[in-house]
Amino acid sequence: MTLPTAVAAGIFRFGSGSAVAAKLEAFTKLSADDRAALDQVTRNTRYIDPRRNLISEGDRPHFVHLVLDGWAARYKQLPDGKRQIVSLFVPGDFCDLNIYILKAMDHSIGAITRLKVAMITPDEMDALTANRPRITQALWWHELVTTAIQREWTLNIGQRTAYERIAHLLVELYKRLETVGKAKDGRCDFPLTQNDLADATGLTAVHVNRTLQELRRNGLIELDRKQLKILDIEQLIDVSMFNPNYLHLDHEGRHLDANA
Amino acid sequence: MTLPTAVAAGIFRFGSGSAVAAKLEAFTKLSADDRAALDQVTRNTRYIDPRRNLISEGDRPHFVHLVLDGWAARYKQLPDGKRQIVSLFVPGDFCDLNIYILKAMDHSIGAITRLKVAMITPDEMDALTANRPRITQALWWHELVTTAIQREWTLNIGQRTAYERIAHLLVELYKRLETVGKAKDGRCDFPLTQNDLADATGLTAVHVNRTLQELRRNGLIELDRKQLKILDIEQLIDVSMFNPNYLHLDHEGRHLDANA
DNA sequence: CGTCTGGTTGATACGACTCAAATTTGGTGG
DNA sequence: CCACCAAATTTGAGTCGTATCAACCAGACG
Repeated sequence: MTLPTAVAAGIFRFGSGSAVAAKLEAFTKLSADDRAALDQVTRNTRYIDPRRNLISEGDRPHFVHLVLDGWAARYKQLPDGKRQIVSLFVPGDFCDLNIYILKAMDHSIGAITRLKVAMITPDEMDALTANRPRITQALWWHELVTTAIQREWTLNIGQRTAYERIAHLLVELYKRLETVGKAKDGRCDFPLTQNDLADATGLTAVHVNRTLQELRRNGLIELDRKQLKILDIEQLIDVSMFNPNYLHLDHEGRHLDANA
Repeated sequence: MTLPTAVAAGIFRFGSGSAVAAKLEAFTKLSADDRAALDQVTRNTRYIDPRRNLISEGDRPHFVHLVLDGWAARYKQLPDGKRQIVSLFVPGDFCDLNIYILKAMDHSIGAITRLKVAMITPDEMDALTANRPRITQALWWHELVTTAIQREWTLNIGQRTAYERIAHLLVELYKRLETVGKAKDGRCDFPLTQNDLADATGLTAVHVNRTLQELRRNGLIELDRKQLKILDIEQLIDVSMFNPNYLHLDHEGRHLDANA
């Protein structure tokens, strides 16, 4: 069994299922009924071992996947062997709403840690959204945020230096984990290897290593045994030119209060 | 008047409005009624001069925009002045379906050429999709393809060399223009400056210049006066490791033939 | 205890950047 | 139609950030 102990015994243990609701509630309040419908849809679950694919390039997608626990990476590979992680999934993230419209996956999704995902059929998605405008809107918001993150990654890799780039990624992940209750007081599980980090930032593992050392030396972070501690978030935000606007956590739509 | 003559008098002149239908029909057949509904929605148009913003970061989005004619760029800017073009829009492209869900734009959209866009209100979008499952699906497909392109750009900038990167962009744009009838026989309008190209690929203008020269020297392209001619598409695809799968032009969904 | 994966270090190479200036192109106005 | 100007392209020389290659080390697992 190759389950990474550090993460399995990580400092954050929450009930699964709550992450999705927490994430969507960053956009809009949900009613008890909405939450029940969400729970309903996370019945059919599956576990994936670390470093195994949840779905592979070329596969025909049949389900929408929802990450209930663990981390996953969306990646693309080039014929010459180069690999780019184009997005990361943490608990509460859907992997491509409506993906089943497409004939074949243009990328793969692999597990970073041991992964618990819900498999949702198109029919279930329909049932989830039918007559639930709040959920529908929240899922749209989720989709828009996901692509906004993708754009920010393009900017990150295209324009920032290695140091800024890694700093930016750390801040983003910390913020995202925070909104689903998986990070607090500057600390979170951080299961990515330096190799993963390299593939996600378009750098080499060697350079990631040196850059992390620089971040440590400058007193910005501690990172050891898959545990990240952010020591100076202000400065990390500053040097990485992190602008949270693309996460759209401004709680717009909260006027749609379910209990009003 | 700063309208670039080369492009205004470009070799491709088609009726506007047809580009959208052409694009969506890459996914599914549309009925006469579907087309009429699309036309209906492109009534409210606006022209934007080159180098002016259609919408700016921080603005609250009120409309979905649809490019009827000309090219536009979605870009993000860093406090230190660096700029990244994160996507390009050509005729037939929607700029963010459902964007009005969000409170503020996290990026800007600027005109490359003189631009003709349709401004579509949320109500009109609803009217367009209500009881039109084919259109609804086609719009979803459009959205999925747009984010697939965004992922490919992340890969492009993260893993490919300058030479491969520019080659890849040229092929992508050529293919996209081709599906909306704006490119043929290896030729198309190509209004991007080397500076734009630099901002889109994460390179400097000087290096783009030298790389373009290399592509010309190797007999792959001609590029002059905003006119691109691809001399050897095979080799261009090969060196850039271009895999068309992410454009999802495999015509899946054509079984939903409107005239069946 | 040996193996393996992930992390660390050092030396060297190169792709892309920077800065600066020249040249060409397209548009403007006399 | 020509002179002028700004924008875009091109060229050259020198530098730097990141890659490459090759060991070596540490902790976790079996």
